[in-house]
Amino acid sequence: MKKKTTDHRPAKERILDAAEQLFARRGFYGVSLRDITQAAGVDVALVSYHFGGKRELFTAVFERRAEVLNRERLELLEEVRRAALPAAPSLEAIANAFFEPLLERSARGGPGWKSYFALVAYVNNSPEFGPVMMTRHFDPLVERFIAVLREALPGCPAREVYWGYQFLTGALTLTFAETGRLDKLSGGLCRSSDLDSVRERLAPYVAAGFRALSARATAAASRTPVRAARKARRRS
Amino acid sequence: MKKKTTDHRPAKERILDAAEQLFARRGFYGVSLRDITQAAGVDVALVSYHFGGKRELFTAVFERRAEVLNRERLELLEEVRRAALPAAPSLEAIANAFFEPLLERSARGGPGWKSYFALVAYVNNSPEFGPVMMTRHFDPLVERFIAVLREALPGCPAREVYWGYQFLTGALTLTFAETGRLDKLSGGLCRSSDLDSVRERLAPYVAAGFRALSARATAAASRTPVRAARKARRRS
DNA sequence: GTCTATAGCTTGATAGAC
DNA sequence: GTCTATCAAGCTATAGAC
Repeated sequence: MKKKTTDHRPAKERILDAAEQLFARRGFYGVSLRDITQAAGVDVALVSYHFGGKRELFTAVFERRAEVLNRERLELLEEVRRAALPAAPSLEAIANAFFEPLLERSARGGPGWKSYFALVAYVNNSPEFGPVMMTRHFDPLVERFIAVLREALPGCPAREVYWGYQFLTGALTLTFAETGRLDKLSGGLCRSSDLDSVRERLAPYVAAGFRALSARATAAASRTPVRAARKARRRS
Repeated sequence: MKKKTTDHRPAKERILDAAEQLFARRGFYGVSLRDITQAAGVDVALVSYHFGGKRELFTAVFERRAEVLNRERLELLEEVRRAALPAAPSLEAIANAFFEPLLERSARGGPGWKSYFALVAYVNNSPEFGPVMMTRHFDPLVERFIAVLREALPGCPAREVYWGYQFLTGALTLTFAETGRLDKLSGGLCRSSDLDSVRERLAPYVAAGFRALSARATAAASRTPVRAARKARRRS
């Protein structure tokens, strides 16, 4: 059954859009190809024709927006870096470059982008898909951000920066999932969908977190003689 | 087909254990009742008999450990509160009470607990299950923690505390999901499963984040005349 | 490129013997 | 409480007409 409003965009894109929305809501296994093609108003067989199979469709959805997003984030990061020269940029500015493009797309990019971010939250938290797909599509970008974060945190051990990034990405993906739980919890005082609130708060939050990790590591090191510290570092 | 090692625990518990592990790995839809009962070494029909259906089994798995966990966390919170009287406890101590019982169970509670935390990460990030199940089973606890956090952050608007909690729970659930992505990203420098590292770092990180949010709100308020501030608060 | 038709499985659920 | 047997419905994938 076709959709009432005749959509003249190519079937391939209509499938991608419908799949994006449904995968974001119910995960890879919670959606059938029939659900997807029915929502897209196309025939089931077209998935095989255009993508090969369900799995390939899933990765195609994931890849589609990852490229453009990463390019934007990388450009913004380098811009922030250049603007701060010869000093390193502030942690706030770096964090901001990491998620401002996401906020922008989520707020004004249309509903497809909202679904996409919920999908990333799903993938990032999935033991099955997370390590493979996040690594493949986002690690080069993340490595670059971590390198710049380390410039902004002189003397801070790499390990601390990685842990700080882990906490950051958890906060980020849950926030972009916009599950609406915060709305219920706060009795309407906060809204998951209120991205301006996120924009104002996430950078200060994680920047302060990074500073605390850095300070903690420095304090721990000065409390311990050099040789013991090396050993402790290997242990933990 | 039964498991080789004859397990004499009741079938009901064996089903719960197997379901917990599989749901955590692949989500609600990624697992069939046949997968579960085969792993448990029992017959498929026993799921209907003991639980009613797949959905009811899912919520039974989620509920089983939530109760004991929340009791522990609440007791620890009140202990921390009493120890600090007449002052409010530190943000670090409050944050610690929030996740120390989780760390303890994850490290020494056996593999069932590890699966359980991955399952919570899945549910927390799911638009379908998150708002319903997290709200039902964890909100009373979270409300209590937020009340104590507010005592420790005098003058900080409630909204800031809710946002801080949102970032905290995102960082927490991703960390406990132990997807192994951090391991790959850091080239082995950090391990997702290294819970001692989490214990040392998460409290300072989120405590600093809360302080930054509080400071930001105070600064914003002092920059704005009272009437405009009220309006701005309503807007954002 | 798109559609019909269908093959070949797996799914959740249950009726009824023991 | 546990198991066998079975059901109707749903699934992915594909061969072949247009």
